[in-house]
Amino acid sequence: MEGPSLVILSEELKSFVNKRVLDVSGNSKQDILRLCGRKIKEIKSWGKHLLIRLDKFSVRIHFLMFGSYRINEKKDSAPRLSLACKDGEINFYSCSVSFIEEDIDEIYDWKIDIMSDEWDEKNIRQKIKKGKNSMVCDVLMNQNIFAGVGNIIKNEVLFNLHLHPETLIKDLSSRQIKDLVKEARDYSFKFYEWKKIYELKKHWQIYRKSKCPRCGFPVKIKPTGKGMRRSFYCTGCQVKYKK
DNA sequence: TATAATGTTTGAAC
DNA sequence: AGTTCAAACATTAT
Repeated sequence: MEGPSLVILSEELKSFVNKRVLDVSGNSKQDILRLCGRKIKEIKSWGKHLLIRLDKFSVRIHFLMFGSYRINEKKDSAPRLSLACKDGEINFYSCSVSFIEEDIDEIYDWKIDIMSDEWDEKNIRQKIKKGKNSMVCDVLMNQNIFAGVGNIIKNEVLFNLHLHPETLIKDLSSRQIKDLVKEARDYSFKFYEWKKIYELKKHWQIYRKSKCPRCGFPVKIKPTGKGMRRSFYCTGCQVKYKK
């Protein structure tokens, strides 16, 4: 689940804010019973984290690759964490649950969350320029730079910029780095809009495609970078730049 | 049915 | 001591 999906989830959970947790269950190994009786003060996301701030501490949910949730519904499988409030319940499945004792505003840097109002392009450009020998595919997936960007966004952004995923940062011009930061942000908001109307897959141009929509060349699939996450790229129009 | 995939943490090995 | 990397975790559509 990528950043924009977490923003959608936080919005779907708005009605739980200012509600008290009346019942807790789930197969999480954490001490989830401490949630019982606590009041939900705020629900927001940072990157791929869902953050539920309560009156005494916060809960962090990470969906990793397979996590899912249901609001006022249940799946057949056992929830990792289930929270019941007065007028509804939230069920989280196969996700990572952890507690945060500190004030989340102290430990999360909102300026690097791709969906945040505090997103700071200049700051991101500076961070990117520190890793001259990194590949652009790794930089986009780096949660300490582009918190919330996942493999779909990575592939689509690189396609839109005509960039080969293995291009090194030192081979990009300042202009290209500026465009990279801008496009990652812009595409994430398109992702958000499309996902809300269930049209996400419809707009994929390169991710899981076999033929380039721009030039008709075959799409190459290759695990790239240190992360070795799958890159889908056009063998014709996504070039490895040399400054 | 086997495979692959919107991801990260952990801890062993070097 | 710092880096690297495989393993673990876990689900479901194709």
